[in-house]
Amino acid sequence: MYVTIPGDKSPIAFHARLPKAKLKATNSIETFFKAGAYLFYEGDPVKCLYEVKTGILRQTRLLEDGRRQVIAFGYPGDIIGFPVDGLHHTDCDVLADTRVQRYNHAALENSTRDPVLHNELVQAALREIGAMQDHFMMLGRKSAAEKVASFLWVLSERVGLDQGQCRLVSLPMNRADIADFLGLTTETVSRSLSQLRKDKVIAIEGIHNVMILRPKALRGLSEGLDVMIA
Amino acid sequence: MYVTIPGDKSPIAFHARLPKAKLKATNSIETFFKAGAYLFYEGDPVKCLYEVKTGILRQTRLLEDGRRQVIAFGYPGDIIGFPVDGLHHTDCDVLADTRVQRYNHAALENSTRDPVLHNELVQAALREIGAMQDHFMMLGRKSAAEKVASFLWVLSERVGLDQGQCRLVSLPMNRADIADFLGLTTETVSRSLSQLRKDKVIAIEGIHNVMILRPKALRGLSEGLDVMIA
DNA sequence: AGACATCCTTGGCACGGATCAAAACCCTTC
DNA sequence: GAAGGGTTTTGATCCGTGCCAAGGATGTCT
Repeated sequence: MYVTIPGDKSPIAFHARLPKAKLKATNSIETFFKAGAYLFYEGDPVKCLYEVKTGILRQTRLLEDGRRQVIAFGYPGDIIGFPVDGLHHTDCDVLADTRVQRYNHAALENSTRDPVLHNELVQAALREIGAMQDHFMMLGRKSAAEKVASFLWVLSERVGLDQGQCRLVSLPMNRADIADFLGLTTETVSRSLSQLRKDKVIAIEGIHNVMILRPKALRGLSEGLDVMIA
Repeated sequence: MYVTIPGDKSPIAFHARLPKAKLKATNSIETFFKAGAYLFYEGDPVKCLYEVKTGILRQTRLLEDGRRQVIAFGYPGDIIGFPVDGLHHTDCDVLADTRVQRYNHAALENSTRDPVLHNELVQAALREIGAMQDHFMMLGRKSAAEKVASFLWVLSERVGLDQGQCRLVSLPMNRADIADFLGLTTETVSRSLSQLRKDKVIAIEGIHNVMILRPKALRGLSEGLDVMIA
């Protein structure tokens, strides 16, 4: 899951997702991972791709000096583990107990075995590229407040639960994860959330749950329209 | 071309490139574009992919309020124009007169016509994903000085000309392009370059040419090792 | 060659977000 | 239920980068 730009031209584009039409189970196995487990590390040879069924994954890259970037969160529907020259290019571990469908990487590299699955995986990779391009804009050009608002907005659209006019969003990752995803510090993430709470745009219900009180205002803030908090 | 992280684990990975082995010319046409011309706009249906042969392209995305992100520069060897749901997802115009090889998009979407070309394009898309993941780290976690140093370093490795111990790099794009690529302002780019000049790491020879005087120092600065300027 | 527009550089200042520090809160374990 | 460690929040301060403005350099057109 990346943070993308709302708008007509570029509708909320999620992390590379497969269509709901079920794929043949050929070459695929369902597997469970407990929170904290690692699916793969940077540099590992890619043996399979993973479609998240339930739960949440986290993909990260590290700099030698300790700086970290959370590349993406893997939500249900996301495809994780595209190879770069046959190798994994990020670490990937489990934030919340996860069930994944595994697809043999050969389905991506080799189009003859299962052309339908191959095509779906290629399309997923292309959508991934598009979503990442949007995320560039977010990392490079948005303020801290816009980043946090965008993050909540995308999550609420994707996995929020309807509560009448409001939407409930679960944040299973900790503040440091959000910060490393958005290119901020934990303090700034915390302050941005507090500000949204003071402006009555959200209510924070325990650390890991946020109620979106005014979705339109949140969406406006995600695009820099500070007017929306009025 | 993206700015990637140097290091053993992740060697300089360029924008999605095709291997040097020549592809069949099936479905492909070579075309010329003059500086300033547009190859496509965001939202256009994708008719073909472009492999840059000579020259330089620029891919951009715009926010409604005018903020701009340069997604990537297209240098020789790069593949540009991957479709997202069949549509272009960025604008693309020409910075310096460019010759491109066009590949029918069907070669990417349909694996049966020309399996070899199809496979090369898929691999290029996967390398693109990897390079973009590195670029995330750069946008989200590096300082202005590190960004500019990283940018020069990648360019010098990719298209720099050997001059004994030094390397000459051409910067055909203007400062605003560099700024929008790195998530900075033109002033900050200019100041960072001036600082590198004062530290005798580079020499600026006209606006569009930079001589890398101390490549190792530049590489160190790109990773945040300020010690290297000594 | 001269005039003009555009781009680049530099300076001064302001502000957003990082950093450092401490208090409040949460969760686990005994 | 109390103790402890980790996480989150809040506060104070600092610094890097953005913003505004002016001057200089570069390129283009007549």
